[in-house]
Amino acid sequence: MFTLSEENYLKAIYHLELDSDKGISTNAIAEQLETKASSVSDMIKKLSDKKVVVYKKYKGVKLTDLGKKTAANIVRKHRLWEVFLVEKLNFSWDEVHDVAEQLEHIKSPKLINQLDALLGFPTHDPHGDPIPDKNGNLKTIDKSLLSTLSKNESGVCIGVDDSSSEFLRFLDKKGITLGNKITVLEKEDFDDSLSILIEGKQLSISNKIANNLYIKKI
Amino acid sequence: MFTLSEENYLKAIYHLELDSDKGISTNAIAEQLETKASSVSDMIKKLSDKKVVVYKKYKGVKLTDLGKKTAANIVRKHRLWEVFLVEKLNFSWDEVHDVAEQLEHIKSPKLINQLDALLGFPTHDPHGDPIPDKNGNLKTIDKSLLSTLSKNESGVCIGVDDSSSEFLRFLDKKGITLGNKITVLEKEDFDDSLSILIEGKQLSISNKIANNLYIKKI
DNA sequence: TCTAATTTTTAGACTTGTCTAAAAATTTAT
DNA sequence: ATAAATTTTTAGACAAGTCTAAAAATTAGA
Ligand SMILES: [Mn+2]
Ligand SMILES: [Mn+2]
Ligand SMILES: [Mn+2]
Ligand SMILES: [Mn+2]
Repeated sequence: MFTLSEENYLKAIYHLELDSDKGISTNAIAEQLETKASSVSDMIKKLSDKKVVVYKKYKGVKLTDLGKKTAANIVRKHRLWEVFLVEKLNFSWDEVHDVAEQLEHIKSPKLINQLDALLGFPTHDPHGDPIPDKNGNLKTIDKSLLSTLSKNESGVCIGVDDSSSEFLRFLDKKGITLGNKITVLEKEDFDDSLSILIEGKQLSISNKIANNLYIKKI
Repeated sequence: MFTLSEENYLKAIYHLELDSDKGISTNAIAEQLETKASSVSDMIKKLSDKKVVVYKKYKGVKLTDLGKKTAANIVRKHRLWEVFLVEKLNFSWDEVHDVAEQLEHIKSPKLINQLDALLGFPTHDPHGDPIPDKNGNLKTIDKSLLSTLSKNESGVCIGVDDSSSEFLRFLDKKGITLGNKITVLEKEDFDDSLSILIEGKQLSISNKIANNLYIKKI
């Protein structure tokens, strides 16, 4: 149905659309995929021919319903495989992404349904990102950045914005794990750094970290 | 390291070498991969450049040690994934091959080592074929075709020669499963058909079937 | 509005992998 | 040994995907 390359473009557009309701520009896609605008321009024609995007010239592309469903299914596979790697194969959360980038392109509906069942129908991947359902529906969860919490407010750590290996390993080193309860003890006006209470311990957190950690306010 | 296409050629040559100690001909490879001799000729140059085959002109190719190890690792991955699909995802043995053809190309040593462990370090795939170890060593097992058994001889069913979906489903329908003990009750000279005793039941088996079932004599 | 900066597309080239058709080399048969 | 049949290689073309460089369209600025 779709080539590996087409799937990667669809996924990129899908992710970009989550942050924008306007058409996705050629340049934005090129940046996301670390490729050139001319290559994107070529691919847009192919995707348009295949009815997965609509293109209004110089206004960017938008996914059609078919495009959205196709892209969501790739994201679904990516995240289910990440759960599998962590839960069944003892990968840590900073090791799974590159392997999932490969596994997401395996074509077998039965495989992914059975994997879903084996994993107990998980709703989120190891980084706290929601797993689209079979129909491509994504439930958006009510999340805030840790940096938006005020003094004495609390939340449960539910996800990361930056899911680079570097950031994830940094969180590991600090002992910050999804599910942990965090309370803001102090907020420095000077550099927006935080003093937080997490799992009974006190920690100092820079603004950069607080801007990349999602919490659910409680 | 190797492209998907290069990996498929290596695997094809590896399988062909198991049945022949001579160089593998261009035509034999073309037939195995359902492609054209000219394409094979092109690819042999690439593989030769990459030091995974040696080519003596008009004498066919042979895998180098590096080539053998690389090919065996692909076969190892293919067979481990087949075990996974059957043991963990409830696939039947006739459904696994095509998915394994895709999964065998996933690149992650950790993935395959952990999968091996999850599966309990299996030695054979669902069709009775041996799984190469981490160093690419394949233990050849002592197996005979059911058709070579004489009247009143017995064996345990340990593998299939033809592993097409059609044959595997036929075996399912007849109730023949790996591990079953088979005794030859009668052998017809006329058409070489067999009357066998399997799991307490009597069955009539054509020569075609008996020529595609491996047993271990007991 | 008219020019400048930016974005996007096109033109042309290159790589990988494939194919058909034809040429060349080898093997087999007489 | 020579011709015939077979195998293998080469030549040339094509599709997918990418790139650089240049042209065209759009948007922004004065
Ligand atoms: Mn990921
Ligand atoms: Mn991908
Ligand atoms: Mn197989
Ligand atoms: Mn393959």
